[in-house]
Amino acid sequence: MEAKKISQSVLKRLPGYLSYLKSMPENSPPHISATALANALGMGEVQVRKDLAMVSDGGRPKIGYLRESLIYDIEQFLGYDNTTDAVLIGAGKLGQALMAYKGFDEYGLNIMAAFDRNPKMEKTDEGKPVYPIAKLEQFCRNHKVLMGIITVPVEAAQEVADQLIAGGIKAIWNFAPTHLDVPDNILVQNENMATSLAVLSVHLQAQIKEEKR
Amino acid sequence: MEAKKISQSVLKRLPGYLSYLKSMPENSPPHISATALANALGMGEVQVRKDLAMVSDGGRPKIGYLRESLIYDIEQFLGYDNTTDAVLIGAGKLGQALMAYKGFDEYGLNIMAAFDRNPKMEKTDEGKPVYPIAKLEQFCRNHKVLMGIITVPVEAAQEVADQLIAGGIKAIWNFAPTHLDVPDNILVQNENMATSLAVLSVHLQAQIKEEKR
DNA sequence: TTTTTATCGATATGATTTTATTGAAGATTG
DNA sequence: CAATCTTCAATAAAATCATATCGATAAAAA
Repeated sequence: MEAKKISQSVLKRLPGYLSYLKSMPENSPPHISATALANALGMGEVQVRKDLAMVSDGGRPKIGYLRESLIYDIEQFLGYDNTTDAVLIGAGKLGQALMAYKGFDEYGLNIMAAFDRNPKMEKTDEGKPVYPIAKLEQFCRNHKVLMGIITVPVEAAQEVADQLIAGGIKAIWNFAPTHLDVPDNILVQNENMATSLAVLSVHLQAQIKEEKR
Repeated sequence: MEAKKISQSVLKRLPGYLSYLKSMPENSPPHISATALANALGMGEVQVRKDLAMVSDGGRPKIGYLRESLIYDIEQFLGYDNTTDAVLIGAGKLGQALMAYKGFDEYGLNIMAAFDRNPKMEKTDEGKPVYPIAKLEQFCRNHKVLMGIITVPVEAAQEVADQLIAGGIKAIWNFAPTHLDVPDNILVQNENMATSLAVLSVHLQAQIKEEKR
C-alpha cells in the first residue's frame, strides 16, 4: 500500500478508525470487518470499506481485517511511525494545555520547546524549555524543525508565521482565529473553533425554531 | 435572506469572512467586493461571491457589499445575535483554557458553569462556578441549557454525553478524541485534533519524500 | 463435497461542491 | 452622454465525494 493520492475527506476519517481500533479490548477477536467498524462508528459500511481499501489490502471475505495489521497499516500511512519535531509559540493557557497533552506521542508528534514573547517560566510543567521568541528562527534552523504550532493572539500570528517560515518550517498548525498568508509550499492547518461553533450555532437556531412550531 | 438550505462547507467558511470583515480598520472604505475578500483570504472569488449570496443580498455591481450590513447578515445567519447558554464538563487544562477564552461572547456563546468529577476550586479564574458532576443533569434542566462542551478524558466522555442528553441538551461540542453514540436529533461536533494532525503529518511525509529525490 | 453466507473489492450511479463562463448592471471617466 | 471598466449573479461544466449494486471469494455449514 503505497503513495496513492488520497482525498482530504478520507484522510480525516482515518484517525477515527485508528482510535477505535486501538481502543478495543485485548480479548476481542483478532479480526474485524468493515461492516462491524461502520456500525460501531455510525457510518456507512461502503464508505468504511473504501477508506480501508486505500491504506490496506488485508481484507478477507467473511473474516474482515486483522486488527493488528490494520492498525499498523493506518499508522504507517499517516506517518505515525516516525516522529516529527515541532515547536509551539505562545505559552498561554491554550499553549500550555497542548504542551501538557500526553497523547501526541502516539501520533508521532514531539513538541520540543515552547516560545513566548516574554516567558514567565523556564520550563513548562512537563519540563519542556520555554524560550523568548527572539530565538525562534535560529532554533528551528538548528534542529531542523518541520512543524510550528501557533497559539498566540491574532495580532501576533502572522508575524510568528513569517518567522517560522524563515526558520525553514514546512507546516503550521494554527490555533489563532485568523487567516495566515504563506507561500504555496507551506501547509497551514487551521484549528478554528469558530467554524465548529458556527455549525453548532446554526443547528441550535434551527432546533429552537422547530420547537416553537 | 432566510432559511435556505446551506451546505456544511459554506457554513464553515462564513466565520472566516466574518472575522476578516470585523478585523478591518475603521477607516477603510465602507464597501468591499467579493473579489477583494477573496484575494485577502487567498480563495477563489467565485466561491466567495456564491457564499455571500447565500446569506446576504446587499451586493451591488462595481461597489460590492456594504461592510457593516454584510457583517450583520452573516452574524444574523449564524445566530450570533442571540446568545446560547452552555456548560463545560472537565475542568482540566483544556477546559480551563476554553473557560478563559474571551472571544466566545462574540459568537453568542455563554459558558455558564464548569463541572468536574472532583472540583479543585469553587470558581474558575474568570469567576465562573465549578460544580461536581453529580449536579450536571439537574443544572441543565433547570437552566434550559442547550449546549454541552466535553473536555473530559476519553474514558468518561460517553457517560458525560449521556448525562447531558438526559439533561435536555441538544448539541454537544466534543473535545474528547472518541466517537460518541447519541440519538439522531442531537448534534455532535467533534473537535478532534487527531484529524488535523493527520492532515499535517501526511503532508510532511510527502514533503520529506519529495526532498530526498 | 456442495451449498450457503458474510464480506471484500470493483464498477456504476447519483449527489454535492467547486470552478469556469457569460451576460447584465451600474459607477467612473473623458 | 457614450464608452469603459468593475463587479455581481446566473448558468453551465467539471471535479469530487458518497452511495448503491454486483460479482468474486473464502469460510462455515449441510
